[in-house]
Amino acid sequence: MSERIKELEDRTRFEPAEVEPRIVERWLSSGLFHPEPDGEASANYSIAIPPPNVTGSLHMGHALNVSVQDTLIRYHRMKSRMKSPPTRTKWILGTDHAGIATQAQVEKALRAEGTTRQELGREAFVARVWEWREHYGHTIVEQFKRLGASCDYSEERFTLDEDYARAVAEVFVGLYEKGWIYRDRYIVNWDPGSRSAISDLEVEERRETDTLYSIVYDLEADGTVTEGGGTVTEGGGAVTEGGGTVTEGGGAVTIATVRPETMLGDTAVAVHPDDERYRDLVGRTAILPLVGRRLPIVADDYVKMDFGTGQLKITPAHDPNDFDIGRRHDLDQVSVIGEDGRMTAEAGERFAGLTVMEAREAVVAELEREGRIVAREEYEHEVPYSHRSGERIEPLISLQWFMSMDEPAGPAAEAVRDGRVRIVPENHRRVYLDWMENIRPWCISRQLWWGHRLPVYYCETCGHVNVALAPPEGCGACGGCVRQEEDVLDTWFSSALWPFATLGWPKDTPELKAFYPTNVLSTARDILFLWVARMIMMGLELTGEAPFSDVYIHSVIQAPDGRRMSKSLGTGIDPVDEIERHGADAVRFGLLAMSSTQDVRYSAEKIQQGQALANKLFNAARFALTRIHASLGSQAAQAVAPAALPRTVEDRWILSRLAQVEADTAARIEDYDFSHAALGLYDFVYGELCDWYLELVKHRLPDFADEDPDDDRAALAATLLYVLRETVAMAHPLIPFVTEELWTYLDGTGELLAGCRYPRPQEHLIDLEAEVVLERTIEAVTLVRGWRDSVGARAGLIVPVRLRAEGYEATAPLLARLARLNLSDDASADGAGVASIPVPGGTVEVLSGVGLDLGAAERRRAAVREKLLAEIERVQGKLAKTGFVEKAPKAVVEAERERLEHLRAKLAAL
RNA sequence: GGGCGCGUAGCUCAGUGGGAGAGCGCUCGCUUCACACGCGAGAGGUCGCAGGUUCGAAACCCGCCGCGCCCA
Repeated sequence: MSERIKELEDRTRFEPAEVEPRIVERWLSSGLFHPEPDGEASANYSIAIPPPNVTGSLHMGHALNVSVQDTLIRYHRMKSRMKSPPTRTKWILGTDHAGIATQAQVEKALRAEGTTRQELGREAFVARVWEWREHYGHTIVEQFKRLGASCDYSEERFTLDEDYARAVAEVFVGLYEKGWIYRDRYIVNWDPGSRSAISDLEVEERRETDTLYSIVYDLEADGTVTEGGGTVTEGGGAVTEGGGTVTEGGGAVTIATVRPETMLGDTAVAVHPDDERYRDLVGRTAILPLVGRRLPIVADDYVKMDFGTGQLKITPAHDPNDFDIGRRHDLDQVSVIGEDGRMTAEAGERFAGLTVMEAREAVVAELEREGRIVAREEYEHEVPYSHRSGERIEPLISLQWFMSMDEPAGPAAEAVRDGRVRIVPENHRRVYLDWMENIRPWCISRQLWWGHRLPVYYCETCGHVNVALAPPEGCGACGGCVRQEEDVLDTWFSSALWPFATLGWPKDTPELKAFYPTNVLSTARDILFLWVARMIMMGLELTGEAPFSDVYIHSVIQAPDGRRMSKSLGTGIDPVDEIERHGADAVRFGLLAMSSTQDVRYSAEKIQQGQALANKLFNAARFALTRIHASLGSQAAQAVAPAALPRTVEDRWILSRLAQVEADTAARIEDYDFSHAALGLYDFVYGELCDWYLELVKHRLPDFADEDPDDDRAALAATLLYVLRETVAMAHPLIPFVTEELWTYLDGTGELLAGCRYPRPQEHLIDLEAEVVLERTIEAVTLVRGWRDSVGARAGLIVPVRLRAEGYEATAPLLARLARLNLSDDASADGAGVASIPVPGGTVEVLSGVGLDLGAAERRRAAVREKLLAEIERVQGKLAKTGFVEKAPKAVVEAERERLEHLRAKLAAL
C-alpha cells in the first residue's frame, strides 16, 4: 500500500480549508482555463461573465451566478474533450468600471481626508480612481477563485482598458454619424446625490405618504367666455365646491398636487377630452396663482377623470408625463428647479435660492394666505429615488446626449421572437418583448468624471459640434478652438459591448472568431433591460449577430425571511464566510440546489447538505481505495470497463443506476435545471451508492493484505473503482474541489479531472431486471429492520429465520447480512415460526423469540393491519366504480388490480 | 393599474392527472470493521380557501385570500 493511500486512511473527514487552496493552485498553473483561440465559435463553447463592479465584493447573487456559469463551463470543457478534434471552452473574465458607484466610493474616501474631487481637479481625481482600482479592484476576482470559478484569468478585461475604450468611442462616433445618437434638451432623472442624470432604469419607486393639496386656479374672465356662454361658470363652480374663495366672474379650476412648489413652473391645465364636465373649459385660460402666468386649458387623454377633480396642472419642465403632454400641445417649458436642487430665478424673487422643501413650505404658506388651498389629504404614492445615491430624483430638463432606441429595438425583439435568442425560464420572454415594444430614448450622458468621456468637441467660436475619435485640430466648421465634452457615458453603454469588445472587436481577432457569439449569458433578472437587452441591440447592430444564443435568468436568493437580502437590515449573508465554514463545494451545491424558482429563500440546510455530500463522497472513495489497495495492491487497483466482467446482481444494479443518473445529470445541466442536477446527484450518492451498494459489497473487501486476489475480488474492485471514477467525474462540474482531490487517488496519470472527459452514459449497462431484484431486496431489508426495531432486537442480535418468499434467489445472503438474519434451510427447520414478517413476495418466518419482545411485535402488526385494510378498501372502492374501469386507461386499471392483489397477499401474510 | 412567481410535514423546498416525498429539526436505538458533518428505525401533512372540469385533482380551469419581485 502506497504512502498516499496510508495517509488517506487517516483522513476521516474532507477538510475543504486544507484542500481548496492546493486545488486552486493546480488549476491555475495548469493553463487549462486558458484556451488557445482556435476553431469556430459555432463549435466552441464560451460564456462572457457579467462583469462585476470593480469596487465590488462577492455577494450571494454573484456566488450563485458564478456557480451556474462554472457548472456550465466545466461540463462543456469536459465534454469538449470527447470531440474530435477537441473543441475549446472559454469563460471570459473582467470587471466593469461602474461609473457612479466607483466615483462615489472614491469621493467618500476624499471626504474622509477633508478634500473633494473639485479641489483635486479632474485629472488628479481620475488618477486617484485608477489607484483605487489597483488596490481594491481585484477583490472579487480573488473571491471567484475561492469558489472554484474556472474563468480565463490570464485575460482579465476591464471596461476602461485602452482597446475597450477605443471600441466604445468608435461605437459612439458610428452611431452619431448614423443619427441614432443625438443631443437634446429633454426631461431626465436628475440625481441630486451624484449630481448627474441617470437613466430610467436606475430609478426605483418607493411608496410614500405625502400631503395632496387641492389648489384653486382662477379662470381668466376674458373674451373667451362668450364661446362657452354661461355654462363655464357652472362647471367652474362645481369643482370648487367647498372651497368658497372663487374670485371674479370667470370661474376657477381646482388642481391636486403633492408637489405644490412645481406649480411655479406650470404652463397649462389639462382635462380629459371625454370629460363632459369640462368640455367647455378647453381652450380657455387659467391664471397661475402667485405668478400670474396665463395657462391654456388643453384636452389630453393622459388625464385621469376620476383622480381629484379631473383637472391637472401641467409642469413640462419637472414631470416626465407633463413633459410629454407639453410636447404634444407645444407648451412652454419653465424650469423653476436647478441642477443644484434649488429654486431658480424663474421661480420668482420670493422663492429663488430656496431648496425644494423650503420652497414647498413657502408656496403653501402663500397659497394659504390667499385662501387657495381648499383641501389637504394624506396621499400614498410612488416616489422616484436614485438607485445609485439613494436620493430623491428631481425630474428636470437638461441638455443631454441620447440614443434612440426605436431602430435597434425592432431587430432585438425579433431575435427573441424568432428564437435566435432563447430566454430561460421562458416567462421572462414576454417581459422582454413588452419592454422592447414600449421603449424610450436612452439618456447616455452622465455628469461624472470616471468613465468614457464622450468623443465630442464643441467649437468655442461657432458652437459647432464635432464628433470624432481623436481630438480635432480645430473646428470642422470654422477652424476655431474646440474643447471636449465634460460628460462621460453611462456605464451600461460600454457594458453593452461586453461579449465582443472583450474579444478584441472591432478588430477581427482570432479570439473573436473562436468565441463570438457566446453560448449563454447567465444573469440576474433585474438587469434584463439595463444590460441584456442593450447587449442584444448592440450585438446585432455592430456584429450582425446576437451576442449569445441563450439567456439564463437565475433565481434571486432572498434572506431567510423571504425578503431581499439587505446590508442595512443586516440580513445579508456573506458567501465567503460560508465558504470558510462549509467549503466551496458546499456553497456551490447549496446555492444550485436551492435555485428552483425565481425567488428562493436562503437555506443554510442546503449548504450543509452540500457539505455532507462532499464528505460522504470523500469517505466512500477513501473506504473503497484503502480496502482495494490493502487487499489487491496498487497494481491491481485499476478501474476496468465493466462490460466483460462477471458481475453479481448488485454490481449489475449499481452500474444500471449509474448509467441512468449520468444521463439525467447531463440532461439537467443542459436544461439549466441545476437544482435537480444537484439533488439528483445527492440522492444517488447517498441513497444508492453509499446506503446500499457499499453496504452490500463491503464484506467482499476484507482488509487483510496478503491474500491472493481471487477473480471475484478483482472484478469487484474494477466495478467499484469504475463506479467511483464515473461518479466523481459526473459530479465535478457541480462540486469541483472534492472531486478533483479524489481524482488524484482514482486516476493514476496525474491529470486534472477538470481536463478529462465527461462520462458518457453506458446505455447497454441499463439492467431493469437487476433493478427489480434489488428494489425488492432493499424493501425487504427495510421491513425486517423496522420489525427488529419494534421487537427491541439489539443491533448485534442475529435472528434465526426461514425465508418463505419468491424472488430472492440471488440476494438472500445479502438480505440476511444487512438485516442481521441467520437463514435456515426449509428442511432443517420445519414447523411454525414464532413470528412472521411480510416482505415483497412472501414472508420471513422468525424461528426463535429469544431476546425479542414479541408482544410489541403483535401491537405493531395490528397497526400495520389497520393501514392495510384501509388501503385495500380504498383500492377496492376505486375498482368497483364502473366509471373508473370503463374510462381509465387499461394500464392504470391493471396496475390498481395488481396492487389490490399485492395488498391482500400482504394482509394474508400477517 | 399591469405582469411574473410563490402558498405541500415544525422550517426550507421537490412533486404538474392515477399509491403524499426530500433535507434539516424532533423521538427512539446504535463504539454494526468508510464517514458521529455517521448508521438504523420512527412520529409528523383536511397539499392557502371556495367552486368547476374529470371515472379520478396537490397538480388543470375560474374566483378569493396571503407573501415576494418587476414594470407603469
